Amino acid sequence: MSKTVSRFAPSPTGFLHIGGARTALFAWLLARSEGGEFVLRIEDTDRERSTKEAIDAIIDAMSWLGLEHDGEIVFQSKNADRHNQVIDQLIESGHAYYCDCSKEKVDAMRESAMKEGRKPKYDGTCRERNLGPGEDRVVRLKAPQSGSTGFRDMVKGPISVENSELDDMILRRSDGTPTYNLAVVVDDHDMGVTRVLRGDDHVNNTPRQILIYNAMNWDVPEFGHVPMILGPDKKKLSKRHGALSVMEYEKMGYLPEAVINYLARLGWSHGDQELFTREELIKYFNPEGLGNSPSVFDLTKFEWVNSQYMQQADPERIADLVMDFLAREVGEEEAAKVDREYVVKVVPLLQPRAKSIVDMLEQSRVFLVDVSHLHYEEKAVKKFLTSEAKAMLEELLVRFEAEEKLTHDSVEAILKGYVTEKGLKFKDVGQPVRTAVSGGAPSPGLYDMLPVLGKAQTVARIKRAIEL
RNA sequence: GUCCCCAUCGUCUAGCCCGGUCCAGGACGACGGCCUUUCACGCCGUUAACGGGGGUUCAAAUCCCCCUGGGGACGCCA
Repeated sequence: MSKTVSRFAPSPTGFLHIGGARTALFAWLLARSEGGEFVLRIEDTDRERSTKEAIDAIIDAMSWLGLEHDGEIVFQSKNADRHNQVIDQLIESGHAYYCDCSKEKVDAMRESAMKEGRKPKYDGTCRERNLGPGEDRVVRLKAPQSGSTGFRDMVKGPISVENSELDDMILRRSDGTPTYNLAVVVDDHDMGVTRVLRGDDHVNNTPRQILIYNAMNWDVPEFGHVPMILGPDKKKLSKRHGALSVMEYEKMGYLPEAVINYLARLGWSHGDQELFTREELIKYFNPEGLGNSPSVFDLTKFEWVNSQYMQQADPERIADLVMDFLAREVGEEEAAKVDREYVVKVVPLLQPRAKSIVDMLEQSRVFLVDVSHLHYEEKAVKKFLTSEAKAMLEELLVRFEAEEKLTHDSVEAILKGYVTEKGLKFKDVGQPVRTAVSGGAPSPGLYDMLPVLGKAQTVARIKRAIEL
């Protein structure tokens, strides 16, 4: 049994969207789970649509997700000579032939076949004409006309197509360039790819490609086709249909491991487990676990997955991300004024409440802002900062000021002590204090929050609240 | 039109290959409750599905056929 080599072969015509990322993830997992290699090939033979930006975007997205590839990136366009060499071999061995039928002629064939209810295909006019090379001539595969071509799909099981359904596909265009199906086969073979895991839309290409493998007498790799991802409306996710670049999720403040986890579970399962570490994914992944029906991308569930990772994450790392996002928003200079160590202390209080980094940055404002800029919500002020409440705050202020340093325990002692002393309910005291220090917005618990804010800021905020 | 693929709660899915243990399990969501100074987190509970019809069988979500519905492909695109 030779070593598993799987590949991801995107065409660089745009960003890497969530569907492509999932295909890449599964191919990567397939290789990693078997200790094999994962190679990346850029299918840039469409000179018109391929761009350098798209190539960079794909590479960036893969690296953000941590889908590292082995070896050098292969650019398909660089293999044109090799492709043509194979085509020549095919002609020599009688598996391919020149054809001078015009595009118009072939289109007409297809159209009339369609009308008659037959499969639209090239009729093989030039199969036996033994034409040589010439202006405007293409090279076609001399495909078998009877029998059938089948394969065992890693995810769908056995699939078979009558050869009469397939036509003599073009291998080399009239401008001398090789076509996709030919190039893919040659590259996969040359790169030693043993298992091809790709999108569902390639199922129909597979038998055609197998025909080329057969004609060259090459070993046919195993194929697997993963179903596509649907939007909330059950329509195929496409760029105009909400298929976002994976980097958009980065911008929205989601964690890469959450994207990986969610994508892995979209169409793949391992019993009832929902959350997987990267190591577990590698350990448990098996194409058998892949589902064979399309799935809907559910943002709500994805957010839940993300929040799980947000909670578990190392505060130091989250703090760095918050700082990054802050810098993106207000600029490096402004962001540099914020004390990172302070943010590190704030983060744990927000981890159970923030759905994303963006969300966390939003929620951390209460902590970052100075008293003078703290916004007090009118409703909360009216409800909780009554004159009696202010009188309580006056008394509590004295106690806080007397404290050398606010800690979880000292805050608790002061608040609880005050409550028992006055025979009040905690709520009667807690809410006014909370409003005083947070302005009324939802916030973490007082015992945690006040120590992080610090004595000076706490005192100042209470003073300001009393003045309102 | 022809060919290929698909079909379990609103969503992601387990179960299907090797029929009984499934009056179908888990997760997200929604709803209710507990915890509680607010908001979350967490915990507990409720809700909700085998697309339809025929078979086969003592027994079918599981096997077979048909229908319906969805998707994909049919390029000198990839």
